[in-house]
Amino acid sequence: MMQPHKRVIDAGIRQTQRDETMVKRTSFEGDSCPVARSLEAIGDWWSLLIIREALLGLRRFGEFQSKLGMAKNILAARLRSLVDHGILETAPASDGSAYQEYVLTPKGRGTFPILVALRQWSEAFDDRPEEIATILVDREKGRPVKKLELRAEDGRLLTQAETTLKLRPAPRRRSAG
Amino acid sequence: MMQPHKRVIDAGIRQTQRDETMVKRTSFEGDSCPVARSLEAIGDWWSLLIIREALLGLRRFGEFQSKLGMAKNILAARLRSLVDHGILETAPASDGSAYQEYVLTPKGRGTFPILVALRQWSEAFDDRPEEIATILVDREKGRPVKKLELRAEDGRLLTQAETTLKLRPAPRRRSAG
DNA sequence: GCATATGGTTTTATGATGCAACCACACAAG
DNA sequence: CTTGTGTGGTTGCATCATAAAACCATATGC
Repeated sequence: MMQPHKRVIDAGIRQTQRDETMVKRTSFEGDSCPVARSLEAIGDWWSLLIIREALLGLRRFGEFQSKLGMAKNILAARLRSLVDHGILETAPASDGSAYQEYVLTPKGRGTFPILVALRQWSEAFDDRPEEIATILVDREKGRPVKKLELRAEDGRLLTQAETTLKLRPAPRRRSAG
Repeated sequence: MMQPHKRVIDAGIRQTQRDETMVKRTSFEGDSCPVARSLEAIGDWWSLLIIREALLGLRRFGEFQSKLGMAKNILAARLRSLVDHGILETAPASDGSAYQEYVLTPKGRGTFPILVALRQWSEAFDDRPEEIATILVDREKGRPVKKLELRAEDGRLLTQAETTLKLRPAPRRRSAG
C-alpha cells in the first residue's frame, strides 16, 4: 500500500536561488508542490490569522492591529504581502474616512477550507481542547458543521491511504499537437 | 554607539510572555482560537512539508533531508518540535540499522485534510497552475479527488457565508470530579 | 492652526533560519 | 584493532525576518 522506496515525483526540491543572496528564506516560489506553493503565500505566522479576521469581517488596519495584537510594522508588511499575492485588495473607502480598507479577493475567500481544516485538526487533536473558545456552526441551524471530507469523483469517502499522487498528465507545450 | 535608553518591554501588549525572554515569536500557545493553536504546532515553514513527506512514506532523517533539501540542523529542530507536539514519534528501528525513524502519529496523520486544503487552494487559485506537478487522485480509480466540502449536520453543503462562530456552550468546571 | 486618531514607516534589537563544519556512532574492510 | 565511510545529528557563525517602540504623514474635528 505504500511504496517505501524511491518515488519519481517531486524528486528534489531545490530552493529558488534568487540572484546571489541565496541565504534567503528558502522561497518555494518555483516549487512544483502545490502545498509548498500555498505555504509560500500564506505559510507564515500571521497571514492565516489576518485572513481569518478578514473572513469574519475585519477590514481596517486598526481593526486588525487591535484584534490580533501584533506590531503595526509586521501588520503592514503582511497586508502588503497578502495584497501582492492577490489574497487581499485595497478598497479606497467605505465609511467616509478617506482611508483604505483591506478586503478579501475570491482567492482570499478560497482559503476558507484551509482554515476549517486547521480548526478541525485542533478540535480533534489538541491537548487542551477545553481552551478552544469557539465552534464553527451552520448559521441556519446553529449546529456544528461536519468534518471536512474528501471524496472520490464517484462520491466515495477517501482516507489518505486511499489516495495517491500522480504526475500531471500533460506538461502541454501550447495547444494541441 | 549611542545607547538608546532603556527599552521598556513590558508595555502591556497581549503576547504570551513565556519566562522572561518575552521578545520571542509571539507564541499562540494559550490562544483560544483553534486556528492559532494549529499554527502554533505546524505553522512554520517546514513542518507541513515534513509531514507531507511523512505521509508519502518517508521515515528516515536522511530521507527527509535529501528530499526536502533543507539543512540538517533545521530538520533536526523541526523533527524534535514535531515529536514534542505529538505529530511524529520515533521508532527505534525498521531496516536493521540501529538508527531511529520518525513516523506519524494519528495526530500527525490527522493533518491530511489540511494538506489537501492547501493543495486544492493552489490548484484553484495559483497564478501559474501549470507549474504544479502532481495531482491527488483516488488510488482505486486513478481519478482526481473532489474538492473538500464542508457540510452541515444534515448534509447541506455550506459556504463560508453560511457558517458562523459560536462560543463554546460550557466552560465546564471539571464536572463530577 | 492645533490636537488627536488613523495608518503607516523607520529604527533598533533579538530570535529564527541557513549553511558549513564538526562530532558521535554504526558498520565494513583490512 | 584500526581505519574508512555513511548516517544521524550538534555547534558556530552569518544573515534574515520578526518584534517593539519611536517617529512620521495624512485626516478629521475644533
